[in-house]
Amino acid sequence: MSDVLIADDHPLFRDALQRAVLAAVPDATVHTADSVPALFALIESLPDADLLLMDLHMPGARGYSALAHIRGQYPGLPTIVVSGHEEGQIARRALAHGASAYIPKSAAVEQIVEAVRAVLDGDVWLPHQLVGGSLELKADEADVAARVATLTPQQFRVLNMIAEGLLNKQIAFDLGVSEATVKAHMTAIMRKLGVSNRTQVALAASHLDVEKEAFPGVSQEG
Amino acid sequence: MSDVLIADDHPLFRDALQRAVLAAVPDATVHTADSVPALFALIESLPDADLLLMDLHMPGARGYSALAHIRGQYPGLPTIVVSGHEEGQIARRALAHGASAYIPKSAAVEQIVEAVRAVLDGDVWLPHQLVGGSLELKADEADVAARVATLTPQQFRVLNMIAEGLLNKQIAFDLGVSEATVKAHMTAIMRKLGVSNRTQVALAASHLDVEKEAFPGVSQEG
DNA sequence: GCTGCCATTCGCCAAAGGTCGAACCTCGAC
DNA sequence: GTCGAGGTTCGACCTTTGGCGAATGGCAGC
Repeated sequence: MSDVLIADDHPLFRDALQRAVLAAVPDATVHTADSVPALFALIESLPDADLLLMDLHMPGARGYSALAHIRGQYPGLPTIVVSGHEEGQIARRALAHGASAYIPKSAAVEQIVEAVRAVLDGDVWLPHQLVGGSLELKADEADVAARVATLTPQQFRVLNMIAEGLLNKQIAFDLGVSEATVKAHMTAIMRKLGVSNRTQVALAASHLDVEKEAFPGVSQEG
Repeated sequence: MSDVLIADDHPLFRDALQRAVLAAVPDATVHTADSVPALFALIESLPDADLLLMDLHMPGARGYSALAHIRGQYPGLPTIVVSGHEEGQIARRALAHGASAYIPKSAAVEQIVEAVRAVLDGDVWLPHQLVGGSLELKADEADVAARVATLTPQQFRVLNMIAEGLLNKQIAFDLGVSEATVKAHMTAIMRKLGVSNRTQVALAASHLDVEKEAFPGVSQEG
């Protein structure tokens, strides 16, 4: 029996992925999450899961940071990245960040089945139309990814909230801890990333984004 | 007689561009700058210049922010963007940000001559191999660019230093003003960009980068 | 059980960031 | 010339941030 984790914030697509996984592995047990925090809770409750399919764009983390972190914390968990982007560049970056396969959301069920079986057999899989090209990351990006992988789960949550431009006070409220605690995590994050202030943390995190989002979520009447 | 401005931080390439411009317009007066601050000083001293050729990657501003700002401050100055990138995506983004032409650094002198003459005639020019594709920017990016265009010169300098992760104290020293002044500029920048803290300013600025640089310049021994 | 390690938590204090009000200057409009 | 708008500058004051030391609790190894 196989435990398969699916993380996507789009319910319809989550169901479609689930059906595709069951078509590939009829006796699989599928667990789903709709956000990065939920995904991490899921992984912790099922540390011996056999496969993870995750979207690159979910509440709680944009881009490759969640992937980098998972690869660092759970190197034994094969991961298939699912994304709405068709570009081969993004697919190859996902593989360079440690994913075992990349599936564009336009893929047919047969392709997903093929990918799931390949990864469960220990192979790496790419859709035919995206094969080819270099697998190398810029030294910069690989460096950031390696450092993000060393963050603890709580530090990682804080990192993503910093990357949304939130204040320590807001982060503390969301996490249900005191502001002092968030500051302690900040200090640890800055040490691990090798930078010296919050702005540089945010910039480093932004380098792992797939695409740049214009404005951080600000709920004010400017 | 035509005044032509050339901004590039690579001396050899700056000279090559100068020769190409003179080949295209023999009676042109060429003025050069090797950084964004020098370029702005140049523009201010020659407000009626006829043409600007600028690199996208220079000390003082990475990416499209300098272009966006110049287009906002001096809409009458035709601008040719020069860059080491070959991707059509970057060329089209440059045009979408208001450039009149895009020249990859691999271009032949004849192509540069052709581009310069076309732009001086009021045309838009792209190398043949890059023609085609969409000219639209993501709404996000266009929004940030429009806001950056409203910044005053000094505010723009401060913005770029924030995007490098510098402290107010360091910015104040570099600009030769007091820390209080930098803070006042910060307040104005945040208002114009519609955000509420320094981290969000840095993130907004990073969306105008051509490529993401991993770590801000930190001079510390971690 | 005991020990050491580390993630998480927190209070306190110093440093950096951000707002407000105001002065000075330039430049274009009247 | 006079006026007003806006860019640049600054000091005073409050808020946010970041470092340090320390307590707690889980967990692996002895």
